[in-house]
Amino acid sequence: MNNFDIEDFTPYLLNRAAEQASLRFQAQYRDTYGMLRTEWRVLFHLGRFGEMTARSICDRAGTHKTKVSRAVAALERKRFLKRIPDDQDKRCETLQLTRAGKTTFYKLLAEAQRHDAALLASYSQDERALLRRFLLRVAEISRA
Amino acid sequence: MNNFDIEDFTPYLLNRAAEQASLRFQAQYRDTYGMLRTEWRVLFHLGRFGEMTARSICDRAGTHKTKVSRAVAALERKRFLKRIPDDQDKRCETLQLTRAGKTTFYKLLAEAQRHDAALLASYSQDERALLRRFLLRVAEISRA
DNA sequence: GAATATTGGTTGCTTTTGTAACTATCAAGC
DNA sequence: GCTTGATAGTTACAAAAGCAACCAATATTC
Repeated sequence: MNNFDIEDFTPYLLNRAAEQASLRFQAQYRDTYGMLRTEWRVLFHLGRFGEMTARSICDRAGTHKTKVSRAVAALERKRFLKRIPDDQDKRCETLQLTRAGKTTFYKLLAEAQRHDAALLASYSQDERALLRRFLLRVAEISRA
Repeated sequence: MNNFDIEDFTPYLLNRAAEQASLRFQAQYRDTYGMLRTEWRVLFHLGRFGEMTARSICDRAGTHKTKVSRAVAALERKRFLKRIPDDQDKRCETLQLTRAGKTTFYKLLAEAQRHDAALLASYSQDERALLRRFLLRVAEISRA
């Protein structure tokens, strides 16, 4: 028997931290817009990177295509995005935020920044950089 | 428009990191024992802290009681734990790992340590301490 | 250029989670 | 000691996620 504790198990800590951090922000998109997490992510991607295809969102966000598909459908019902058919490749459709979608995106973006700032408030620039590098690496968001 | 990117949003990074970190370890308990994450957590708590009540696991693990209830039922079916009725308070039952439960716990514990070591391999003691403090704090596992 | 494989995306079904209501027991107030 | 309120735990139902099969369009291969 050694003294390895559940709180020494990084995946456990990551899970609990992720849960808490998301939970608190969730109220922003859920209570006001009835949005699910994947919907918020899709909205963010479209708001941040402009129009793109569902496939690209899957790749960028590391999300399964069924989740994205349903999120897109939900956002469409909410009139937050519209689908533009692609003449070159009729399988694809380019997704584009509507005015309402953009408005919502900007509002949530501001909240997100506030939330993020609060989470990192007590850490120095160096520490933040370390945390970010660690999370990116574990998440295998290589970007390098 | 500012340059706040999705990868600057800590809850997002936390989620993806947590997903990846858990995913890779999941094979250990899922493929071999058909266990779910909550089952593994309950097993860990009982293995680490000895017999305890479902309620205590809920508190310690920050898990909802229905999830724990189902995990306990599943572990019982697998003959990894047994329930000891409490004579003082007939509502409670003390949960206790069986021999098979303990064996499995020790095997998974070793895997968990290996997995954790791999995750943190390239970080110094100071860096690890920072990461841990950060995650504990965000997860609101105060312990202080 | 017909047959096959691949890709973008959706749908249906199953498993898992979340929520609320419920049972049974215990504790407090009166 | 009876009513009211809390507490441990389960169960039933609804929401969400995961997985596999599917459709339609495009690439590839021969």
